[in-house]
Amino acid sequence: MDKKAKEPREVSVREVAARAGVSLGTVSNTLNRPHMVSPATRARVEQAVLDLGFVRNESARQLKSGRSRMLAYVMLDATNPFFTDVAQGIELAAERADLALVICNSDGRESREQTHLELLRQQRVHGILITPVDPDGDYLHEVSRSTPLVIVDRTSKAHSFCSVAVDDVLGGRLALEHLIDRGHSKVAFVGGPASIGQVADRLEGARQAWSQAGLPPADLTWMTSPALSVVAGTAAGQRLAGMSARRRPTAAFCANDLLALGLLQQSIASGLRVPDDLGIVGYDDIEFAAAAAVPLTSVRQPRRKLGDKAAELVMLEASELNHQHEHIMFVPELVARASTLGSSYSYR
Amino acid sequence: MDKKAKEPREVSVREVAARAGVSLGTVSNTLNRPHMVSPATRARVEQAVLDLGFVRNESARQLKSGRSRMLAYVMLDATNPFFTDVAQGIELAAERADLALVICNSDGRESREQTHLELLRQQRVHGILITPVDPDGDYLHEVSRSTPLVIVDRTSKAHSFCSVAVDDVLGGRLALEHLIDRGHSKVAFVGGPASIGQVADRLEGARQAWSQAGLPPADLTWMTSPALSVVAGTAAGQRLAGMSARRRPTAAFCANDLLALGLLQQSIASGLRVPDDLGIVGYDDIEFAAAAAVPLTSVRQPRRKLGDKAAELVMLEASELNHQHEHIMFVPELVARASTLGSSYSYR
DNA sequence: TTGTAAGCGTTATCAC
DNA sequence: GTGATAACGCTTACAA
Repeated sequence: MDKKAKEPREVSVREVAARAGVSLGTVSNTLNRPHMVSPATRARVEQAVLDLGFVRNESARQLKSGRSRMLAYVMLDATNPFFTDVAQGIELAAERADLALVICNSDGRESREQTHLELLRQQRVHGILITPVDPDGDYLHEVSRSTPLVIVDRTSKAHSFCSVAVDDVLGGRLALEHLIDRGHSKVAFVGGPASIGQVADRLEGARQAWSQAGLPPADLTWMTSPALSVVAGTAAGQRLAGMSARRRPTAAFCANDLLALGLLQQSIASGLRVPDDLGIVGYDDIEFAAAAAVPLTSVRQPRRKLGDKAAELVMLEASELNHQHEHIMFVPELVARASTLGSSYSYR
Repeated sequence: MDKKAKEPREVSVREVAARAGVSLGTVSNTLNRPHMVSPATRARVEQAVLDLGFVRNESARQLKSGRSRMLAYVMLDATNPFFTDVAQGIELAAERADLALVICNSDGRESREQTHLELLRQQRVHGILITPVDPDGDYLHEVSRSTPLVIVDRTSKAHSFCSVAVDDVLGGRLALEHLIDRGHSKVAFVGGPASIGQVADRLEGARQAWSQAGLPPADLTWMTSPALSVVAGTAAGQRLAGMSARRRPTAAFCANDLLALGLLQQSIASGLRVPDDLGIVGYDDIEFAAAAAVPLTSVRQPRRKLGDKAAELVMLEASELNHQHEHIMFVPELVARASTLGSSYSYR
């Protein structure tokens, strides 16, 4: 019944040639330059291909040609909608260029990231896009020596590759300026770990806005979280709800929307009113932000554009002989919703 | 400054051998069986590798070994949290087996799916996991002849591969039984397109529960949607809100949570109270379901387990000589929240 | 312990 | 228009 299982050996061009009664070269020509083969021969070869279930061996092709037609995106967190949106932007660009995109997930772990990078360069992929755990790790440079590589959603101090990012410091400023506008004078920044560049930059921006408004540094507290996830946000919410009303900040700026959604959920569950008892600003403006219990004010980034531009750059680098690295910086935008404005503005 | 760009040619074992003053075989041994090489020679080779920036050519290795150590998951929709959770389950299993996982996104389009599958089989990947657009397409069988392939989140009528799924008919029943319990006698099923198996099965289950309760078939209406996305849900919400109160169903069962979240958001925006004017049940119980404007009642599926089991099966198939295809069916579970229970139950 | 040589499947370069 | 032959870079017997 089951014809598959372990075939003794895979079908090769050699066998196709034998079956069709032609030589190797003719089979190859039929496959790659069909116009150079007489219709009759071509038909015989094509029939043989079908009969034998021949599948081209990409390894062998690559071995000859040197490079694969594969683009790779190494994601920081596949479950974060922000990154899947970026990936979508990349996909569209890759499709236009007739390259296949494969996605790898580092899941925030440097070891997994390295494993993936190593495999990808060994595969001689056309190019690598990556949102790295650490954009200044030596490893990235090493990889970029052999494979075009573009950093996505980060910039690197060491400029040995292109990068595409959104100005996170500005984003942090926008968030805090908004909160200050709304009259908050005691705010918590929620996010961590500090090693994540996005977190550090957004905090930096927040602090800039804070000091520019002449507010006392001590009133902008930093509540660290172990990760940028919903559960981490929930935990932060518990800590916040546990504070006495006088000690508790009147607003929280979360380093991303997952945190903010968790925080929001937990705050409401703990009986806090949002935004009356606690204003909340998120970051990324993922699709779910607007559908939250209280629609979330958030800092929006041009996600698709980020991916699209990154893909464009990596393909450029792959094709140019003397490539100049570029560093693109997009500008974020604040989207104000009920979680800071109040219920009258609930739905845009 | 920029030492990279187009190197004349990539470094090969041959050059490493020359540099280290040894032969090809010794380099290969150093790389693959270091214990068979004297420490001194090994050191020289390793130094040469570093000096020259040698990167193994995976294509050549695969050409010899026949198969790559790569597992692939072809996703139906990379932006749907359900599938990214499944992917996470797969990743854990792949990591345990020391296989790299790459993810491809078909984005619901059969053409993209085929392109990816074709490339993957040409790459001779270790195995393919796929949530297909159409589990009964001829193409899948074709691929499964040459590469171990497991269907994820679907079963196929044609049993030429393993599959891992959750009983969607049962899930549909659970949802409707719950709504019937809550006293609803006029319900809309929201979902589409009908070609998606998940949609058809969940509707089927809903209808079973409906007729078993002795309710008139006409009171379970089917509101089709062009996709299983938040925006499609929003559109459905508009249609629903546009109905007169007497014509409008008192509850909606959505084919997935994205639809349900969109529907929920739009319903509230249109002034409907949930669940008083409209009860809502979603499907998948994604992380965001509980954090929604009104926490969402949903049918939960064992997502991680789904991925984990699928990966296990595909690796089994790859290693067994005479493989018996298995069809695993997991059981879903209803999680009742405020969107059907009312505000007193708001947070679990 | 190290070196030599054959071969994996494909493509390109030639003669025919 | 077609057929032999030599690479591509690596692994693995087997010989030294």
